[in-house]
Order: sequence, then C-alpha cells, then structure tokens
Amino acid sequence: MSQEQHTVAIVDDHLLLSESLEKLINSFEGFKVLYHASNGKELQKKLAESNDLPDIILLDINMPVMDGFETMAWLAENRPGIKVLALSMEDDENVILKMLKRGAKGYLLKDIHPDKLKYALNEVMERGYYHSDKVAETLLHSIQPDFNKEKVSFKPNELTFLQLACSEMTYKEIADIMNLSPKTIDGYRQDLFNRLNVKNRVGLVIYALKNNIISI
Amino acid sequence: MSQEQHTVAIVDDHLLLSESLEKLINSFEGFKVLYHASNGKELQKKLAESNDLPDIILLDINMPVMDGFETMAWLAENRPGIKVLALSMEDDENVILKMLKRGAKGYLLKDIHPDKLKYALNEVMERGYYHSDKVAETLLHSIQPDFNKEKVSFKPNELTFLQLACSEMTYKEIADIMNLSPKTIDGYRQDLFNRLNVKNRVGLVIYALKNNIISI
DNA sequence: TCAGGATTAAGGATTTTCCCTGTTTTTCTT
DNA sequence: AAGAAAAACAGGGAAAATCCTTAATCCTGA
Repeated sequence: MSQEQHTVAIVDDHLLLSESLEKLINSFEGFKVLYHASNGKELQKKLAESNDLPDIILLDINMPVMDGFETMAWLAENRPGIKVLALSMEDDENVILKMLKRGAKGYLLKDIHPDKLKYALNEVMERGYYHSDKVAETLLHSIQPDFNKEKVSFKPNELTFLQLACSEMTYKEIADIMNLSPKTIDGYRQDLFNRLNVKNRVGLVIYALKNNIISI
Repeated sequence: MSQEQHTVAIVDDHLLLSESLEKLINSFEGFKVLYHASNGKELQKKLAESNDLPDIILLDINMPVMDGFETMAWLAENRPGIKVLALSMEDDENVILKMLKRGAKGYLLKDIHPDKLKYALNEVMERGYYHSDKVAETLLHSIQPDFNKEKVSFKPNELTFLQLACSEMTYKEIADIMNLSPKTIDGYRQDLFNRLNVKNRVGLVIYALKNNIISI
C-alpha cells in the first residue's frame, strides 16, 4: 500500500488553508502530505533536510519572503523532477502565464471543489500536467493575436522590411533582397522608428514579436 | 427552427471526406452545411458570392493551390468573425501551433469520433473555442522551457547582459547599468556571438526568446 | 494637365556595433 | 604566496546603423 502513495508538499503561508488542505489530501486515496512550508525559503530548507522528495508541490503564489514565482523558478532549476501545481486566489491571465512559463504543471484556484483538486492531483501524476478550462483558454489567448487592439497597418513593402529586419541580415542585404536601394530601406526604417516609437532595430524586433508580425 | 441553425462551411480537397462530413454535420441538431470548397482560393470565391457567411469553417490543412495556413491567415485578416476549426491528419505540434497562432479556434484530427466533432462544434459556438487534450498539451509545451534540451549555461553577468541586450539600450548604457566598462560588455558580446552562433544583436534577441531567457 | 501625395533615393555626418589583439586585475588553486 | 585561470578592460579600425535634409519620380484625382 505505501509504495503506491504519492507524496505532496504544501507551500502556503495561511496556516488554516494549509492544515485543512492536508486533511483533505490525506483523505484522497493514494496521496499523502509529506510536509508544509510557509514560503519558498522554508521549502528549500525542508527539501534539503528530508531525504525523500515529494512527487507534487502545491505552491501558493502570494507569500512573504520568497513568493511563488521565485520559488517556481528555483524549483524548475534545482528540482525539475517535482511536479508543481500553482495555487492562487486570482485568475489573472498574466499570473497564470508567469507560473506556467516557469514550468508549473497546472494552476488551481483556491475556491475549486475538492473533487477538482483530487482530479488535478491524479492528472498530474498520470499525464504530467493538469489544465483547467481557464488555463487552456489563457494559453490560447497568449498565442493568438488580439483582435480588439487597434492595429497599425503596414504597407506591403514596410511589412516585408519589418519581417526581414527581424533576421540577422544587414540593411544592405535586406535592400538587395527587396530590390531597393539601401537608402530606401534607410527611409523605411526611420519611418517605422517614428511610427512605432522605438529607438533601434531591437525595438523593431520586439514590436514585431509582440504584435504577431513575426513568430519564432 | 432555421434561426437556430448554425452554418458550417467545409474546406477540404478530398471529396469523399468532404461529402460524408456534410452528411454527418447535417445530422447534428442545430448545424447545417452551407457549402464546400476544395481549397482556400475556392473558399474566397464562395465567400464573395454567397451573401451569408458561415458561422464555422472546417479547414483542412494539406490542400493544393492555397493551403490551410495561408487560408487561415487570410481569414483572420479578412473575415475575423468566422470561427475556424482546423482539420488535419497529423498531430504535429508545430502544425497545431501554426494554425492556432493564425487564429484557429480549435484543431481536430481527422480520425476523431463523430461525437467529438459534434462536441467541438457546440463548444466553438458556445465558448468561442475548442481545445482537445492534445491541443492543450501542445500549448503548454510551447511556452514551457524544454528540459530535455541540453542548455547552454550562462554566468550571472552574461545572463544579465543578454537580457539587457534585448532592450533598446546601447551597449554603453548597458555598461553603465551593470557598472562595467563598455569594453567589458564588448567582450561579453563577442563571447556570446561565438558561443551562440549568431552574427549580431538581433541574433542575440532571437536566441534569448527561443530559449526563454527573456519573455515579452 | 497640374498639384499634391506617396515612393524611392541621395548626400553627408555621427554614433554604435563589431572584430581583433592585446594587457591588467581579480580570483582560485595548491 | 606563486602560478594558473578567469574576468575585466583597452586601443584601434572597419563596418553597420542611425539621423537629418533634400530631391527626383511616379501616380492619381480634380
């Protein structure tokens, strides 16, 4: 029986939630809470002391001393084997993305139904990740162009130049490809700098990426 | 009754599939196939001729003349109101991402169960998108660092420089911020150019983005 | 046909980037 | 503390990028 148990660590500074979560999780078949920590620093200590690693960490985001983002980054770097489920009050898309980008396997809101938590834990063990509808939607938004944003429109040549400027070519090489004089390219560039409010070519690249004009 | 019907257009060059899909969809309550096209060009024609737009387009990817990627890009630009479900044989992650980035609302494999198609159509009408498990997984992969890839490691200063190089600052400004001589920065840059196999600063930016060293 | 806008392009100056070859300073090792 | 290795720094020069101004050329609507 015990060889079937998956172990969980809880990182949250709210003792009440933390304790009740433990009881809940221990009541799930196949899961056992290994230990708690009230912030990232404390987690690091526990990880160093204990000789067996938890399979899963439930990681709160808003914490004092060392918050969820920092902790997640550290875990991804130093304990990549542990699956982390982020736990938070807020369903802010940027927060969700920040955690996922740092390697979290899922994102849970604190007001979910206990069954959902159980499901999420199982999913993470079996598939390696858990995606709620909200998370899936967030991810989709993050890669799709934002249709609501009024978009700057580009003339065909300008667009081509902008795309080529995001490569390692020199302006002279770009001019050759586009069959234009380097001086014309010079003009396009200056125009775009002014219009897009950037100072140099790196600014162009960042702009093009942010606005899905190129993708890498 | 007819005011409740959602209309569907099918774009696929395989007549057999196309025809049977039509029968299937017409058998779903609340959905009706408006017309077919065997590639993007033909779809453009149909859209221009007909006076009512379909709610949903089932868009095949591998087609002659004007393929799914091109067609999707055109639709996103010119008919942003139509919800597109990509339809494909392959579950290649890059292909999926390419379609989603261009604005597809979902991605269906051709060998799914008819019930899944029905579910997907309903989801797209109700929630605006449909995400299968595979798609959700793909999206997650696309934003998470690839732990299998052996990673080039950076010294702290190098890393800082690399991140700052992805801004609009000049190297002199970066040197100021980092409290180093511009000549030292010069050295960092040259080192990274060699090590990362890039030719100039744009190359650095692209590298940093591809490897999740910065995110925008 | 002619004015006016858009496109393309030139000249010329300055700054920044890029590259190569070194030297000094700091840090680490033993 | 001596020697080795790493990190920081420098000079000089060529190439590229940036900036500003001005000017042909082409197209189009009145």
